[in-house]
Amino acid sequence: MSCSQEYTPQLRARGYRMTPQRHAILHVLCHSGKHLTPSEVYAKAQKQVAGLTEATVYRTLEFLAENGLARPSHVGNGRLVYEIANHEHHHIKCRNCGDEMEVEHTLLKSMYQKLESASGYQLTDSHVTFFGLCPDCQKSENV
Amino acid sequence: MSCSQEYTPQLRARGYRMTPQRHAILHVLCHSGKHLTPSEVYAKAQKQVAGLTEATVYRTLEFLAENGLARPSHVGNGRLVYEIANHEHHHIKCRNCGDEMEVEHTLLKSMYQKLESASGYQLTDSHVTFFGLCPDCQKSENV
DNA sequence: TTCCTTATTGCAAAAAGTTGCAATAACATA
DNA sequence: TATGTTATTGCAACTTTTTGCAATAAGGAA
Repeated sequence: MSCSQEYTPQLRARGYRMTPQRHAILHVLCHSGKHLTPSEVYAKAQKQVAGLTEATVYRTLEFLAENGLARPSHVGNGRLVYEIANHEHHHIKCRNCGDEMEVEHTLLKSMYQKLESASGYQLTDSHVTFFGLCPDCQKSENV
Repeated sequence: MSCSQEYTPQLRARGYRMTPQRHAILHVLCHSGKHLTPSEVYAKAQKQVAGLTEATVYRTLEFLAENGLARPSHVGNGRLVYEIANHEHHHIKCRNCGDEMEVEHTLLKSMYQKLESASGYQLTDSHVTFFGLCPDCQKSENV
């Protein structure tokens, strides 16, 4: 039923376990389709799992991120938000109004290659948040 | 004497003030030449300014970042670190061993242009931290 | 189904970061 | 140099995030 079910074998294969808590948290991420803060996740997931604690939410989100099931990204000043990791993309966020849009990975692909060959690093995590001014805010700045 | 002196006119021009606290914090950033956490900055700056509080350090770092004098970047899991903003660059960090290297902005330049024209956004902040595996850790993974 | 190993959780305390507000002190102006 | 405006600070309370540890429960093996 729930989209989170499909993740069970992925976790098991790596020696991890599927728990009601992880289940609920994955479910929340799946069905929101956008960035959520840890406390937003907590608020929603708590309804499904009695006794869920915030500490568990924090640990679970970090755990999911490490295992590639969730994508963390940095919004504003150092606060982490999470979303489900279903397709590869990035974000660009307006410093002024906070508006946010997705950026396709294809736009960054050749830069990634340049970066890898210049640094010798192999890029793993692929989510980046860029900051700038959205078209609307550019207009109002030019007054 | 101190490198932080030169920033005074920049602040004044925008209606801000140079204070002993800002002075000390800029000094610390200038002379460390690397990323520092807020508490590291606090520990060092406190020696120069009696009574400095951590709240002030947090506010000052954010203030300096907003005004382009300091560069915030995200390391590991959502913790913000700061460095002095003297030359435009990015970082690439190893997920495994934590090693970090600078990436020149020229490598990203054409991607930035593509991104701007595709999104309509005007990119302001330019610091990005990429994550990957450093050459050494790649070797040990391939065992 | 039962047992065992150990990954995972909840709890509680600690650490990290934020915020409102009154007091202070930069610094522009006279 | 003295004065007034207001940006900035310190304080203290608060929110957010992390951590150690003992109890719990997932799920492989018997």
